[in-house]
Amino acid sequence: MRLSKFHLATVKEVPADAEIVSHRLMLRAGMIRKLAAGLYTWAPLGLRVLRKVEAIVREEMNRAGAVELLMPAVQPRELWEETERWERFGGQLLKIKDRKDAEYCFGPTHEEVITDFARAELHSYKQLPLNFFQIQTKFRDEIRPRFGVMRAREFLMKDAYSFHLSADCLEREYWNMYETYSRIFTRLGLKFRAVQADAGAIGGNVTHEFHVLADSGEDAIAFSDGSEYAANVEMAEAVAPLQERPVATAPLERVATPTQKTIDEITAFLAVSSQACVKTLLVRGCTGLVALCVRGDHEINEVKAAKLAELPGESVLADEAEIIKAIGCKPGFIGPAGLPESIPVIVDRSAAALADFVCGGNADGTHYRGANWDRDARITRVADLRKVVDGDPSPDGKGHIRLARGIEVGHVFQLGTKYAEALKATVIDQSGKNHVMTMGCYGIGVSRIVAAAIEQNFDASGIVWPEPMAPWRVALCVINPKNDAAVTAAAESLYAELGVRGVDVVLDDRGLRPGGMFADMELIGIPHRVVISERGIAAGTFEYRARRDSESRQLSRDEVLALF
RNA sequence: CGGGGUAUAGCUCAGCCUGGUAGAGCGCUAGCUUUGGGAGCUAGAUGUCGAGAGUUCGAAUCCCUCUACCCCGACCA
Repeated sequence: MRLSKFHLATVKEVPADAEIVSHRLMLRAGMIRKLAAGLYTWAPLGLRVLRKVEAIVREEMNRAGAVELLMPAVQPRELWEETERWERFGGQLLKIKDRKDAEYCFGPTHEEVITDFARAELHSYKQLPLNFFQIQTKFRDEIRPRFGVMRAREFLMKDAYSFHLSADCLEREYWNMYETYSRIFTRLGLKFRAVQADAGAIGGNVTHEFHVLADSGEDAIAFSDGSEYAANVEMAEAVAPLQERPVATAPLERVATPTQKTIDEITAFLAVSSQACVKTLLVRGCTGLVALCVRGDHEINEVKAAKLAELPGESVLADEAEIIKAIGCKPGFIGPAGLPESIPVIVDRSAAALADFVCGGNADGTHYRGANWDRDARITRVADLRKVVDGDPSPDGKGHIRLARGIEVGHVFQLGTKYAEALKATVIDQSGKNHVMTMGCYGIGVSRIVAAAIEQNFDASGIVWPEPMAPWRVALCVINPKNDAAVTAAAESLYAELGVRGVDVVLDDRGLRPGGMFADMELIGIPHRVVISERGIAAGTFEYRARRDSESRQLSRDEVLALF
């Protein structure tokens, strides 16, 4: 490609509200332009990168045995009613009408369509297993689109859906996809982690998210420094402390804490550590309030709490009025000692291992010190309730938990029979009976990967692409071509030779001054730069510099060619 | 949906408080000079000041309504 025939549109300024690095750099490099909230045009430069990611994803999906197809982006309401998701999917579902007032949605995902396809196409167990995939534009009407293409409303996704006769077969394909995803992100040159994730309302046994590690990531992930264990923080198990609970030594003592409500205030006022306190929260249970206790230095994990049998599937804090009515004190003074019998007390493992602890006195302005389980406070049940913290022992017993931030770029999921059942997608099995197919689904956020890669690979000058997704691998910068025909000739010759060798090369023949040219090539992150100049030609050399290098080298033509 | 903010040249923004007829930088056009880290000089072109309705002799500026966009939060199979 000759840059003079391309539309490279770098800019110096960027709107003040473009906050994260990838968004700013994508705008500055001229990769994307915003059309409306959460809607972006992929300019030629951005599209080159997007296509490279897409190609690698496609290649690896094909290699893994998946079969590509392409489904409509627009889907009829009736299909979504069969799975009852027309209403349930919520506001993210963009609903549209055609000229006859028939209703459709712009597909946020394609379980319905693929299952409809499968029920029409697949009749015999002999056709299974099968994994269909597509790379296609999705639309989710996010409440708050932000961060450019990182969380856009319209985005490019690779989604795959597999069909099986048995859960065992699904499990095999699941791990096949897991391996495939690992290969994809490795090939893309990204630092990533596969983490155990929350299966959510769908159920299913195992689900993994693939996260690109970046400080700006929206998700928190926990991983072990001593093993392969990694999980979304929502899911990461907080194991019980190794030590048994010490025996009670202190008497229960009520102390006045007139205005001290928070753990910070209590620890300062009573000169105790937060690890020696028990924090009690009241949530709305299935039948009245439920008390959840964690250690003072820990926080409740709401996802874990929501799964408790005593809770209705979500954890909602009781409000002040409810608390006063039930216990007679304000939040801030609640404790497990002396709670009404009707309130179950569910205690986190770490909190349950405390003795002689400080907790709320269940009366305004008082706390207890020297409180002990069993003797002073009832434990209905011990459970894993808290968020893991950095340094916790790893749940697999090897190493310690470290926390990192990640950007979710992939998700593999064992769906089971939910959709196949709702849509009656069956095949005839070996015994001649109808058999509901078991499904898996596997998503990759193709457009999000582009932004995530930048979050992980940039410097003060701009983007530093991993080679496999760079818009071009090599840039040839021609300096003052008008002054010396030999410079142009050398550049053209090198450009032609690299082209013949199949190197993805771009010739910057725009005639810019050197500063502008270098700044552009660095901003758009081209991994390799070769400068062709009058003084180089005189010396018989080309100047080579990798994007990550701090200095350049003088190379002969052959040496340059040997690099690629 | 709750709270906060913004909308002015192609882009990024100032001007608004305190009403008097439109600005800067970048970009763009032309010319001259310059040519290894986003050049300099000269000359130019460019605006329904988001929309509508008010107050006023006069509105980018004040009031009201609407729309779009952004930030924080809640939400995120």
